[in-house]
Amino acid sequence: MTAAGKHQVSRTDTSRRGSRQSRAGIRDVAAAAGVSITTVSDALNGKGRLPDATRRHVREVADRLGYRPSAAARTLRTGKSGLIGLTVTTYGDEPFTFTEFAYFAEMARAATSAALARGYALVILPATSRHDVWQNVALDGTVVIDPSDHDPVVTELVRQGLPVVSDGRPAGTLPVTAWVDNDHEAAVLGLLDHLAAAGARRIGLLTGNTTDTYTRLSTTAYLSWCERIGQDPVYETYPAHDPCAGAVAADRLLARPDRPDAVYGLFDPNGTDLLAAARRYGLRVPDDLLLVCCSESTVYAATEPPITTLSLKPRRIGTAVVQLLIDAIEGIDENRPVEQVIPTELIVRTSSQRRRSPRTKVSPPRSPAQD
Amino acid sequence: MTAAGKHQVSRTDTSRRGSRQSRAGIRDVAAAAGVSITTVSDALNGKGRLPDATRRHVREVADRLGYRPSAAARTLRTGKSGLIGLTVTTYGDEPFTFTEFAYFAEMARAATSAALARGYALVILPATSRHDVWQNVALDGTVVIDPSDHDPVVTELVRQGLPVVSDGRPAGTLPVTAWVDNDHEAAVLGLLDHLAAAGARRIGLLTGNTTDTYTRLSTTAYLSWCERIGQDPVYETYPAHDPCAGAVAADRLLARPDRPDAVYGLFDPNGTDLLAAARRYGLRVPDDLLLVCCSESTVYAATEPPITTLSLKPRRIGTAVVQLLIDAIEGIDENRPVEQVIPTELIVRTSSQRRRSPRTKVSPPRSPAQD
DNA sequence: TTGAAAGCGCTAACAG
DNA sequence: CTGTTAGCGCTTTCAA
Repeated sequence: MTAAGKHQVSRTDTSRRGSRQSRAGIRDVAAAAGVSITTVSDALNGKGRLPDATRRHVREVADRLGYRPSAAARTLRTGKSGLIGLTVTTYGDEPFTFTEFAYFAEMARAATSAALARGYALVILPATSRHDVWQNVALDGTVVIDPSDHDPVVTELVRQGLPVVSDGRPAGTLPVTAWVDNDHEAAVLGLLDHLAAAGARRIGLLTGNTTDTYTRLSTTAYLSWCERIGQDPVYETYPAHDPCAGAVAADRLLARPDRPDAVYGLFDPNGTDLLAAARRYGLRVPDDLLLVCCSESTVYAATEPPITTLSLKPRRIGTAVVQLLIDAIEGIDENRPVEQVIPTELIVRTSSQRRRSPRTKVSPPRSPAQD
Repeated sequence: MTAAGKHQVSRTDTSRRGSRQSRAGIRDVAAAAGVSITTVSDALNGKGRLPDATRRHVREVADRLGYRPSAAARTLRTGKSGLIGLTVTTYGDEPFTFTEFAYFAEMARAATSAALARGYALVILPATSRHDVWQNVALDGTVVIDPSDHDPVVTELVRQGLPVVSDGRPAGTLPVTAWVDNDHEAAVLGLLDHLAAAGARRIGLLTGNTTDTYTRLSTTAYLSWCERIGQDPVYETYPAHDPCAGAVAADRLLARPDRPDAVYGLFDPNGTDLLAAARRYGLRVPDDLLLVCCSESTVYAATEPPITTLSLKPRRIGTAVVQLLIDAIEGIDENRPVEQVIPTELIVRTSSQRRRSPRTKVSPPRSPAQD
């Protein structure tokens, strides 16, 4: 039973005009302003060609009566709700496993702002399409984060004729309207080159055993880079949705006989995981071990040492996804490219710069400007 | 102009039955099943007393036709949308300044789950009530995070007769339906006692210059604790929405002539801010400086040393807020307490435990179970 | 037990 | 330039 389904209509008084307490409707405004309801509607929506005086008068009366147009009625009439769904496909069992908090928070924040700026609001929805709630909310379109291959949510939405834009290149033949993603291969290759240039001889990888596109592409890129350079791959795999598993895998990686002298961690917490593991083995960063991880978290600017991160630019992605979706909803610019690649950014910090200023001494306090 | 406002009705064909492409409506199902639309409605909603055979048959036909009830029509008819607003009041100019990412993410996640479990979905809305979008979405009620004194959003919503539940005790006479909060005073007092018990002689505070309830209550509690203990307050203040300012203020605090030997930081990033500042001044944590900060972030389990944190239990808060709101919407249990206090949790780690095992040696790898 | 009919509040044709 | 009218698709009395 959905929320809306279990309610009774409560208004019992039938003589509309007679009721004094229920919220003012468009006809009340019309009556009070001495015009027709059409005029009220037009005046309030800036439609039609009314004299400014009428428009002002109607608006004034509406204001005085505290009139609020019914969103439901407008939606029913126009077929547009101004609502956009936002779903993040989950790995584990939990309804909402946001493994990458910072990424999601940033992305969602940007998406929300972008939607709001164009007059839309975001509705957070579960990743399971069978949930009642999907049937009970009028959406104009949906944003899907990291859809899995043959994602049932996406399939169902598309079948209903709703535009769907995904954050993350859809695997397989998922029929999304558009998608936005980074060039993960290029990002990984660039980052490995950066590590090699900093003196890394054997670069290790901390990666996930999940099948999502991000993990797959990044891992593949690593393997092909190793092949090209002629280095044996050194990597450990773990389920990305398990926070503890990351620390353990980091430890395993540094415990190997063929211990790498540089590591890239695919997931947000890997930086601290690896740093902790390095400490346990007495490895100094960056002197004995170079470190990079993919993260949006600002904490890596303040760790000891600060850790180089790869940013996927979630804000730009969130914005782009929403723009694409709303364009599709409004039928704007049909022949705009339906795929958009957002560049990543490697934020180089101490952890990936071998042997520069010793940095073991106390450095002077930062001034705000330096950030 | 709102999103829904600027759209035309696109369906031009008037003969409903004649149209073959537009989505199946309830009358199509009725016709195909050879029953009336009333029967279809009842069968699908589990209302009325129909023979099971009819019910099954109707459901089958509806399925075959891919029938999806119109949420807009249902909302218009029943007056309930199954939608709950979620707003976070912002400090600065940005439409969405989530200073406490982890807190918000956790709270929102819990709220979303709780809402979903009861058949509702969450709509993220801006903190400015004058935004068009507020007028364009049919809400059953709203959750407001950290409403400011005389918050215009809350005032307007309540005027419309919508239930409003706030995360954070409302300041002044804000007429919310219910609120949920921690006992911030008790939390701070307990934490200061903990620091004192660990040997702190002069405890400093890193706090915000904003007027929100959380900051105000926490600061007041600190000051009264100092008074009770007979310690001179040592604190630095900064605008909590500026990420850089925190680092600077942390630095200022440790640069003071009356440098504290323990510090409590009110905001999430303060832990790393203070740790970095301590490092710059060559202060060892916890030997020279005890540290606690209020945070939901898991990174403090992995810093060197791990930092003691105060958790506000955002998940429990998010859940409670939604339960209270939905209870109010559905008119359940009218005489339930409209205020609910969620206990905080002090997660004690190395940074607030003076002089135990030296911990300068390499410790063995953690096993997953230890977490 | 089922069906016909009356709207929910609004917008957009189409008259006047 | 303004008003009348016909629904949007559904739920719910109320009568058959």
